[in-house]
Amino acid sequence: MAKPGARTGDLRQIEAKWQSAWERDHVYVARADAGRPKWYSTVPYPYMNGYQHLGFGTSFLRAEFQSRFRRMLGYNVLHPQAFHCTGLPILGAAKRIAEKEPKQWEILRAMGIPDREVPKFADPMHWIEVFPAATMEDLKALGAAVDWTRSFITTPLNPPYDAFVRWQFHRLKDGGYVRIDKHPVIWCPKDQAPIGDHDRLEGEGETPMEYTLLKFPLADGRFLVAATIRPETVFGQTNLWVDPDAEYVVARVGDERWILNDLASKKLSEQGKSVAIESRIHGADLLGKDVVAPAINRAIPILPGSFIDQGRGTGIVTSVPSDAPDDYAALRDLQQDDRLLTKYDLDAERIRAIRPIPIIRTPGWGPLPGVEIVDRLGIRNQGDREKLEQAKAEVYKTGFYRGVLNENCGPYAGVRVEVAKDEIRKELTSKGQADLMYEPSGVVICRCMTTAIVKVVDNQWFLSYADPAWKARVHEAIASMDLYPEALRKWFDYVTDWLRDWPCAHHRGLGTILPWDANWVIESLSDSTIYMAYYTIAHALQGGALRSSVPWAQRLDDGFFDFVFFGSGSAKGVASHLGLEVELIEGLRQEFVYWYPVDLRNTGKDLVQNHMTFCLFAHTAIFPREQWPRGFAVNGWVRMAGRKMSKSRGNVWYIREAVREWGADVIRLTVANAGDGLDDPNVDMDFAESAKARIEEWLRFATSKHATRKDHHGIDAWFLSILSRSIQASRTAMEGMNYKAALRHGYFDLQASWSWYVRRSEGRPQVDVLRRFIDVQTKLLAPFVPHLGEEIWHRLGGDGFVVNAQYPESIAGEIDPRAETAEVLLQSTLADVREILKVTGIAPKRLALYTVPAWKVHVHRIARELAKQGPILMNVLMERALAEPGMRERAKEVAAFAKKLAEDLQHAKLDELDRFGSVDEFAMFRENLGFLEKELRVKVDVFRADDPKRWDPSKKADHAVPGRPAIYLE
RNA sequence: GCGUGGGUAGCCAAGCCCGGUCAAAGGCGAGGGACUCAAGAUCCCUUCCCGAAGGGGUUCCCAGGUUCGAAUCCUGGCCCACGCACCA
Repeated sequence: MAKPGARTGDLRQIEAKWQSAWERDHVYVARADAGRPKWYSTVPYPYMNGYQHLGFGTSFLRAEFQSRFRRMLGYNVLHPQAFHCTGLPILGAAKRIAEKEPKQWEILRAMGIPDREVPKFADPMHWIEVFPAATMEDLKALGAAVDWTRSFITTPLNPPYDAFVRWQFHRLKDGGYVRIDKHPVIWCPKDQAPIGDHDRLEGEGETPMEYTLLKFPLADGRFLVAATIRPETVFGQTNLWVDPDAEYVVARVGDERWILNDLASKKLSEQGKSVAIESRIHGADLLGKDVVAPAINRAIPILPGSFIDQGRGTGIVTSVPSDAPDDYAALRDLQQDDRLLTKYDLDAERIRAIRPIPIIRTPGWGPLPGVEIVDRLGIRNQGDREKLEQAKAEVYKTGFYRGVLNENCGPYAGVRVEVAKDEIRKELTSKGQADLMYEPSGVVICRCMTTAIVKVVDNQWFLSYADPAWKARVHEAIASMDLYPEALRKWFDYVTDWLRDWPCAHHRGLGTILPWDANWVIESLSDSTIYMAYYTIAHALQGGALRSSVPWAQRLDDGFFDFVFFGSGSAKGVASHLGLEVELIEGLRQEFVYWYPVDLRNTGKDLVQNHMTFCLFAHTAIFPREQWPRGFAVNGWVRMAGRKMSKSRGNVWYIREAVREWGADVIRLTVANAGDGLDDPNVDMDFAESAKARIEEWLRFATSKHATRKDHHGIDAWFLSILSRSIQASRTAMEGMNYKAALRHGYFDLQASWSWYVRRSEGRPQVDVLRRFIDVQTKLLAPFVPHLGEEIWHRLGGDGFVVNAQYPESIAGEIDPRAETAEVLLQSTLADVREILKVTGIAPKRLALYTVPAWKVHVHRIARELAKQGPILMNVLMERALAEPGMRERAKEVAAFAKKLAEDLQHAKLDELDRFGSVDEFAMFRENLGFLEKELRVKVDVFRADDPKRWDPSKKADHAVPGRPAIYLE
């Protein structure tokens, strides 16, 4: 059994060694330097409710690779990293630990927190102490090229950052980007608080949904109120449903008296209505009476329905049996139930006469989908809940997107359901026949076990992302950015249009107090949009600590930030206010001006539609155009061995585990190879295994002695040509953040070419070529495996650090198409011989190659010339070919060959045409006889096909054409 | 449903924008070989089907179309992943 520790042990020591060397020499600490071009990469700070896993690791590394690449291109590179503690999840999780909830306990244990430590996490502060430090450790162990002097945590625990967020919100408010309005939220009536996804026992992702309240006046002027999500079906109403066994209330709502259930009255009172209950009434007492249905303004009867969910809506339901399966089933039940009709003293004849009214045409459905689906699914009665739910979902979905109202829908005839729905609601509301009510889109249960309702809060602060003028500026920003991959552009444009106003403050959670309204805490996606600017000065404000204790930084005000970021106000004023030297303040201003804007911000695709787009909104609101972000990049969700990484699957892999198991360089290489673009990158353990072996082998290879030669062979030119091309391809891929492609060009393919080169050199590479190869390969790999690179670099006596070395450049003069063409010819000939051997199964004694005869070379050359000028005309080609001496004698052969050429070369590209004829095939094969004999283990002869003295027992020589010698095997 | 990205050999994946050099790179896996006392590592060969001469056949989700020529362009369809919000 191989002991993974044994060999990775070496790598681990190497990694630790160089990590401390980099730290000792402050290699990644970046300060403004007006004499050098800058590059500024960032990754959104991760949320500190646990150790970071490889998902964050991947997003981080994809930015870090770029930072390292830019560093090697000569840029002064800033790559900072902070830690996000704002918001609800830490509080929620801490509370759950305090309550000893097993699930939360298990999550911490799964991260490797020992049992005795877990209780400490009942205090939210403990999270904020443990995880930022741990994440920093993890990233350092991963070899992160980060300037840690600029790190910090968010929230008021870090006063200068808190001051920065207040400044940001003042600027947004001054710019008119903040407004206050009503807002429906999912709400726990017991806690008297909104319930975010993280605080729900059930119902993650459910949101407030608008119901239309339809008002049905009784003869006495009171209204029965029914809730529906299908106001467009009012034209098909036949009756009203009330549960005879339920209790309802009569409530004064505004100036009216409404009848609905008690729960609904409570909900409405949370939704901005004044509701006063006056009396109670049994459902049964309402039966048999008539009400006037809204929209159709017709009298319809109140009938008993037992299917009504009293927890949803008002407990009263309007009946549209044509399109609602529930209604049809209930109607059918009633029509067939004499006992019930008698019990409630209902007009049996009238009720039995009720027929569903067709109102919507939906492709694939008959005129009465409600009836149709009840029949199709074999629904027996209104108690058949499971099937009825299925039926509703099916009918509603197709009806909504495809349905069109038909001619008995008055002014809405011919209008699509999707559109009519809103128009009808608006019309009925304006006529006083309808109102609005919110319900959660699905059942939501609070952690306190209470079922949630929707509350309309009436003083919610919003960032007005819906503002068209603001959107337009964001579109401008998007248009001017570099996006990796390019497909992001469409996505960002779409999200920008789709965003509505964003509630930017809430009542709970960690965060900055809204500066003008102390009842609110700024919400965590809203405060984290321009903090990349904070990084540029963070080294001074933080004083090297995540929570600043720099005295003057505790007292920052808007004037300070106005000066540093806008250059407005006076440095002197700001300095004296803070008790500082003017130079310090001016220096900070210079840092900001130098580093901003961000050149690259990379993240997982989950942040596209919030953080990343918010970041653009905030920048366009606060900063001038020159300081808008220059580049965004996005990667997919990390998969482990082809499966999505998730806590429930138990295949979450933390950075610390990964590094412990494989070492940093292997993980880095595996992540780089996991895949580019928006597809989900796949972290492949098999690859990691072979990557480990490969880099160990590379270390060994690069640092050991080799048998070499001093003299130059033809193959040297070939390898140098390939080397230059690899460098070029690798650079291009790096620039486009296509790391998998970069590895392919700059590592795998290059290694394969080296193998071939060594084989062609009889195991003795040319000494300078070898040295060059090791140097280039080490540098091409350095962004991915910097520790290994550093080790090699130093063992070979390199100056400084390889991570600061110049990235290799291709040398145009070394690109040698002729050498490459010759090599292709040799390889393809070898492949041809092998194929013949494979197919025939013969064990050859002797191999003969016949290179193309002179006359074919001539004809080919003429054909190429003609092909460059346009379509090849056979008569012109023949005329010119036969003009050459000695051609007339073989006119027939020439004609056959010429005809074939005319076809073959017709569509060839220019550089392809030029490549032909650049190689003296005979000389090339002669030169490489030894190689061929060794490879094929057979005696090889090379003849010119037109050599009269050739050995050619089966007349193969005629088959030779340019780029393809004839082959004879005996 | 809308939006976005996809569907390529056993698996992962490149190619598609810019049609021909594509039976289609690379990696992994599998098989064979070299080296070795052996294991590992490394290197070489093979890996859609047929073939006793370098060839032929059938392929790039499906069905049509454009073209001398389609994995690539167009039309229609099927399928998959992610997102659809107040929150990280």
